[in-house]
Amino acid sequence: MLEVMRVIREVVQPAAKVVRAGDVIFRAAAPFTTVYLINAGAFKLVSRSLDGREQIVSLKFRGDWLGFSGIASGRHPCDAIAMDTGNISIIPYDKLTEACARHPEMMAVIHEAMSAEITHERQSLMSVCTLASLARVAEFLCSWARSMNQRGLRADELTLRMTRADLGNYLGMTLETVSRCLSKLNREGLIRFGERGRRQISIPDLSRLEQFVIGGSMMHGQAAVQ
Amino acid sequence: MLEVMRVIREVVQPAAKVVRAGDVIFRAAAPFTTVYLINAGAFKLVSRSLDGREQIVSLKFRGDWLGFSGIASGRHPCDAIAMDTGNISIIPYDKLTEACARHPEMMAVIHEAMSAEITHERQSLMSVCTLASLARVAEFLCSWARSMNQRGLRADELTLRMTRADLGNYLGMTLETVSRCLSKLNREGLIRFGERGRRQISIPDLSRLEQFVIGGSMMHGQAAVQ
DNA sequence: CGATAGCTTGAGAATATTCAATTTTAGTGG
DNA sequence: CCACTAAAATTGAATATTCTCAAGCTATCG
Repeated sequence: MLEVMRVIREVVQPAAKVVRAGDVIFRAAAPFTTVYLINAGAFKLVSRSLDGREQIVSLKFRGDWLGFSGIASGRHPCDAIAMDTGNISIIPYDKLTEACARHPEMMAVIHEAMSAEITHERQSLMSVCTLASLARVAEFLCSWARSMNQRGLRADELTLRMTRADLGNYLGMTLETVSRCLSKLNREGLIRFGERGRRQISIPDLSRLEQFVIGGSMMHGQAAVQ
Repeated sequence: MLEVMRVIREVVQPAAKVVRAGDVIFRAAAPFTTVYLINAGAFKLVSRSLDGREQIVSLKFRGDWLGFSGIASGRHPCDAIAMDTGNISIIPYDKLTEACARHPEMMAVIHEAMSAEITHERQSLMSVCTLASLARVAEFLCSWARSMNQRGLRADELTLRMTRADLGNYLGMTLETVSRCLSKLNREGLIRFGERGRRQISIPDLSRLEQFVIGGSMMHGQAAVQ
């Protein structure tokens, strides 16, 4: 990942920007011209349906990209909003395509990023479709921890930068259910709340939490495929 | 879309292959070397979690691509299985990247395809997270119809090439719930079952069905984001 | 025409939502 | 720094939705 960021920096020499919680990186329906590489911070992507339903469709962190979903239609299909102070590199898409044409390793980087994004969104779907709420919340925490780990950040002490409502929206359940599930995980000793409020969650034993997801996954019985 | 297929045919001159229902295009964990462009037919992508949960994460049709999700890790993250007789173009990925480097419009095509795939998977998530089962089934039928329309195929007479179990898996509900929902939509006159069995579904009035989705979407009350 | 896989329907059980009350946390201005 | 306010989070009880289990039905394919 650091490798990717180095390549980008060398090849396109992008401008960078500091953002604060609540800042809008782009809005749904806005013309697509630019993609962003996250150097620091946490971001949410929010889609809206025609009839007003809102859905947080993805959470993004250091090393992730913002904006690829706008290529297809020439407009961004969702809002991108900072959940925390952060820093992003600003990369005009035409510059990026030029760079891709000239530098094969650059094209590889971009393709890998988009490919990973496709796979990631599918994993969200899998989680929502196959796990009961408690296991779903548990898996969310596991994947957040793994994600932090992968990026070289603290993984045993998560600071969720979102309300229970946001969390519930992302996970496909109500905020009350999120709250109950977190309380239950706490009672079971699988997580612990930090001193700085109940958005700070520590995971004493990640493998135990992962095991719990597996154990709790046999419900919600959709017949196996084929 | 036809434009895309013409560009591909001209630039990479791919081999094509006929497939039959049940044929496996690639398996999860198999090395990624090749992508496929669908000329005809219907395909499902099936992910499996470590603990054995199975999830149909996407359905693909004429004009869609198969395999991009394997770029990131060098291995396919899911199975791709034909649900019907069909025809696919076989395109070695290294040939494709070469072509992209030489032909800017080719790179544009590929980026648009991946971008569209990202957006599409997010819409699935939105549907599963924000709609009750009845509206979810209704929206699935709407989106199938729109999809067929877009591809120049009959949109008022759908032939689902999947079992209720597959459908339920894809939509995040049990096969019994799918069955009940379809029966209800039929009773309400929003759909009609064809003569050739209950996998054939006709939509007398698509806009009415779309309206129904909107009406049925106010449940499942996750608090709005921000 | 019989066997099998797929589909439908019902009844009871489990899970998640809704509504409401309370507590906690965070933010503001004196 | 502290009271005060508003927002966020927790928890309980009642309700609604969906799942599970079970039985019967309907296609389809040798």
